[in-house]
Amino acid sequence: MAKRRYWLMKSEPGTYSIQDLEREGSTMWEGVRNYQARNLMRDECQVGDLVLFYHSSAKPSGVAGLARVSTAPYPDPTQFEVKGPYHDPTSDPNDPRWILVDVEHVETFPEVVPLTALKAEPALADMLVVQKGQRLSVMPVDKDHFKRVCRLAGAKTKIR
DNA sequence: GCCAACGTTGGC
DNA sequence: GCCAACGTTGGC
Repeated sequence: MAKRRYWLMKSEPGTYSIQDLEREGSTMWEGVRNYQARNLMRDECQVGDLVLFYHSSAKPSGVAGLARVSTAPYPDPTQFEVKGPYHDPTSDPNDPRWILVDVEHVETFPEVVPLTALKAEPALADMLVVQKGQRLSVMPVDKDHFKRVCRLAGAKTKIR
């Protein structure tokens, strides 16, 4: 089986937006508290993998730009920040439960590609993010779907 | 704000 | 192991 190379990661722009990532250059993808999403970051993400940066609960919700996985997986430090929003008192420091990767900014799209546009595209009918009830905050994306979204966005980045 | 979908928890 | 209750996500 070929390694996965393409991802979609969701963030509420009020919490962390593509503009925040552009300003900072890179960030820890912190606060993921879902086992399936964690397993993908822990077991599947590789340095260099490309990421669709998705704005959720936004106006409009949609793909706002591109990022790239920039580190190997490591424990999410926010799980041990007692006063932080992502504290997990049941996580053992000697065997941390929550794992993350860093992502770096690649490109901010001129305009968000709204979810409605993804749903309107027949070639994207099988894409996970357009499926009903799909709540994973980190999800794999087929290369063909990734390229299609980049084309819809008028992306500068070329996908080989 | 509503609510459908889905994950987690905990009683049994 | 079942499943009801509850919490969260996220589109609308």
